[in-house]
Amino acid sequence: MIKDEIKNLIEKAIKDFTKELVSFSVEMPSDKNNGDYSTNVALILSKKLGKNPAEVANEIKEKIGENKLFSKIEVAGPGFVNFFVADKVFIDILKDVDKNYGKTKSFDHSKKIIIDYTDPNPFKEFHIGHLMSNAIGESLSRIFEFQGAKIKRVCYQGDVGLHVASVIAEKLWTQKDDEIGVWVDGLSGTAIAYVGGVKRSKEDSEFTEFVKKVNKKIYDRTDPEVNKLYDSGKELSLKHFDEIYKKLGTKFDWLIFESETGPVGKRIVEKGLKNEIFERGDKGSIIFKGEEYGLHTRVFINSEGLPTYEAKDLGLAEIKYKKYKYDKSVIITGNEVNDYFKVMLCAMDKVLPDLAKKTKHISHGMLRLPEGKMSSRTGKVITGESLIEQVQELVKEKIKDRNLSEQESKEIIESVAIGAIRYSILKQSAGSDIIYDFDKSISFDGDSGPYLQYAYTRAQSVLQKAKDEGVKTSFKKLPSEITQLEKMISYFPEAILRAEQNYEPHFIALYLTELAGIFNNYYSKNKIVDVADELSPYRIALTEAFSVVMKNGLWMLGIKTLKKM
RNA sequence: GCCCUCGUAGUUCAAUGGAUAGAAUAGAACCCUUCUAAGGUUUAGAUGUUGGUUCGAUUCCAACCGAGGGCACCA
Repeated sequence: MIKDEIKNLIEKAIKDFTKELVSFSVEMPSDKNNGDYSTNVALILSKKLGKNPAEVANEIKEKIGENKLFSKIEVAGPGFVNFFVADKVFIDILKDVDKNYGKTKSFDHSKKIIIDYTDPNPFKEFHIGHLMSNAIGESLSRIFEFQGAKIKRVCYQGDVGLHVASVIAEKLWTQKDDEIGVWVDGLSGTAIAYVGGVKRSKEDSEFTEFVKKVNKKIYDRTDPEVNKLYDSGKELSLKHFDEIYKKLGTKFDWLIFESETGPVGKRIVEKGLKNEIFERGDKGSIIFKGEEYGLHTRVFINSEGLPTYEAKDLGLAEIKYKKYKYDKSVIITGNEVNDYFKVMLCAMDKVLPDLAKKTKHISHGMLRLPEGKMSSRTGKVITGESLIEQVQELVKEKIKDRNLSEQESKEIIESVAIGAIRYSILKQSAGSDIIYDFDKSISFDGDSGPYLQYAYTRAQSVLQKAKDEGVKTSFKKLPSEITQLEKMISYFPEAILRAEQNYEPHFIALYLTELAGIFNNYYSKNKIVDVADELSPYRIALTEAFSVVMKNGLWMLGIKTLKKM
């Protein structure tokens, strides 16, 4: 990367000024009049030396001297050193663009990473919040994968616990004789029972007691009717989830269930109790006193002797490590569990210290509707599938007059719809909430997934034309001056690195949107394929490089590219 | 009450302590006899309030105002 080279040059240059380590930045100024790269090193250094910043900047400029990397170096503003990179440098990068372009060589990423995301619960709906988790998790997986890490994808699902118990209890409570033990409405039956069960627990304490009993039966599997409802309901859910994953293009290596993590977690907590990491709470529960670490107390084993979510998460860490000796474990969840996670990780640090150090919790905001919070407990949800379907309908409407084969249409509808949804999630930083506005998320103008896909498709169309007309790529004849497009292509590795280091796919989305805009501008100003123009081979090469970058970038966002749209 | 997040154009989002705070949408005006107009060009508009640290603050600190989330047997 050019940035690293500049950083090295500066570090060498300032050795004569100070022996101390100076932390300075090299950045890309938004205003290109301030160079391609700029450093604030003189501003930082001048304070230590007690000198005028501009003077220091000039001395650094002299020290760096002539270098074929730059066309010029300038001192500007309060003491910035601005680097104008020579055109040749960008063209050399362009020449080297291949399918691995963007991979950071220095990065130690032959790492083993296990990443846990999506995590829908059987018996409940797959709602748009899961879509959000999936978009972020899948993208992070691919970013790491692209850098060379060995990734295992895990989907952790709550197949036991009170939420499941209330579904089964509600069904048992309300079912008619002719439907004993069967889910008459399929998957929606379980989701309806969930809503009903939650409502009933609030109103009827007798029912709440019944839910607890059912919960215990689910764990110990002593009741055949409960078992039957449970097994068939879980199977329905999993089959349904599988169809969604297929649409989304996610393939999990392992599905892990709370029914597996529960017993393991319970054992870990009981051992921790002996070692006085955990203690007894009210009514025989086992708790972790977070207050000693500035956190709050949480129950790990409840008074029924059953493991809670907390204990299960400890078990999950151990099970994952048994399956895969990971260097890093990434867990994606909603941010409403942030405080909970701090306590759980604190407890993990005491009972499973090695694993706790390898665990990274990434949380995303909520997907909220303009009119209020979405909750599966009240039934006010938009399911993942219904959203996908609605967006697909809009794409269908848009392409209905085009001359496309059935296969082409199907591919376009699916890819564009998923791309639009994924992009609307990944275009902003993961931590904050997304106000989900239907009309805007399905608009395909401007800052959107289809905008990126369209730019790629245009490039493909150009490349096809070049092929048809027999114009080949070449760097023999170069333009007198390069454009923003060449420069933007050279920034791709930096965008990936930033996304990866911050666990933030939106840096890639941001980059690609800017890149697509620059390409669209280039496209409108230049005729790329022109047999009569001696610059045409270069323009085609540039278009090809753009294509590769856009394709790889979109892949990292989990968005498919199309030849036609 | 305590803890955590967050307040940026009308709206939805950007901005690794840096230079004139960027986009997109909605508005106004243009551009299809050049490779897909799902496109391009031009134009107007914003850092909640009050202090502090700094050569420099949207960014760090404090207080206040406002929004969301969490705080013992749900996940």
